[in-house]
Amino acid sequence: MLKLSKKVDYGLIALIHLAQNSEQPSWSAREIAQPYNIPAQLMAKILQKMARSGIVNSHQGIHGGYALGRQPDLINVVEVIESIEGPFSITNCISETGYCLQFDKCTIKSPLHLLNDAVHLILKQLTLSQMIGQGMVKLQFNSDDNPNDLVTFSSIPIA
Amino acid sequence: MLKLSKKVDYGLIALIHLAQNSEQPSWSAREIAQPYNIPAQLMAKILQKMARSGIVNSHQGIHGGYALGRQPDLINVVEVIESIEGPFSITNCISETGYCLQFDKCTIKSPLHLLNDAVHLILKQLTLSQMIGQGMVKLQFNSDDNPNDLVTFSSIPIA
DNA sequence: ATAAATCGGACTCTTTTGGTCCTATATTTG
DNA sequence: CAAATATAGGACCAAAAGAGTCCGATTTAT
Repeated sequence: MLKLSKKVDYGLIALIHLAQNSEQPSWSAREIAQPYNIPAQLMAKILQKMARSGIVNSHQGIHGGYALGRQPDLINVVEVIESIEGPFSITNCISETGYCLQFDKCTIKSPLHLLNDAVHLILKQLTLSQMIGQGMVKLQFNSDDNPNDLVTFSSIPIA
Repeated sequence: MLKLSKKVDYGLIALIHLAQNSEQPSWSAREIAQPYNIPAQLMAKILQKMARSGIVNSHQGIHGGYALGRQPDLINVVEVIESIEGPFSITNCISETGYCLQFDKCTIKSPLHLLNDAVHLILKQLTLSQMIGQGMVKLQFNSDDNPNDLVTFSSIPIA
């Protein structure tokens, strides 16, 4: 139910690890996985997928490994999700062409489309540099409670 | 991967149906399910769950059925999700007490917490009355592309 | 050559989801 | 009262998705 998969969690952890430990220019899948108790082979597969989409660079051979493919402010969460799990969509009933596959009479397509775009935008705004605390997260909404105020989320850890 | 379940889709369709057909004061699960080709028994289960949380009213007996339990502007998507699927959380690794169940060293808890709250707020803002087009959806964000503009989503159907 | 790494497909196990079945209970109507 | 038709809800099953493993191939530094 509307959950990020463990694979995406692992991918984000790997990216944060690479960003925060760039003094070592290359990390093997095993080295990244170990401190977090993530299965090394699974981590390898995830890194391979992120390598295919350029989020990380890989090199093979005995001293091979992975490094960030771009600067942290140019890597966002949508890309990470899509590189690991394929196209982003929050709903079952919206195909890539926007057509509803399931229902003849689909009453929810339009509102769910809206929802989809909103979540997509949030995830696109959240970058790796924000996740490592080197940028403010700027997400502003109207809230129900105070419709005239904008609610601002910050990247400061929440208690 | 970050998808709404079919059950929630079905629940939303049912609620929209009830909201848009209130001239008939009570609809059976079967009557609601049929025009959308949704299994009637499954629809019944979903309506029962929404009844337990007061989103719909139910009454038994030969002319029993369901009706909205509140006005459409007082029913939001978070409630619907939680009544059908339990507590809302976008991540695996955040327990209800905020403690990370999975990792000793969890580097993603704080940013994911943020993400969770942002998605939660969007879903809480989206009400049934907005989904049936009787209210404007007011969701405003900073976009990456135009950081100084607010992006506003509307409930007008998207092509 | 060997060791250690990525690459990537195939496969398995587990969990979740979607859906069915069946029994009990409530309520209207004849 | 009895029959018909609804909700209530637990148990159960099948299919799909998710998590993780295995293995053979290739690359590259020593």
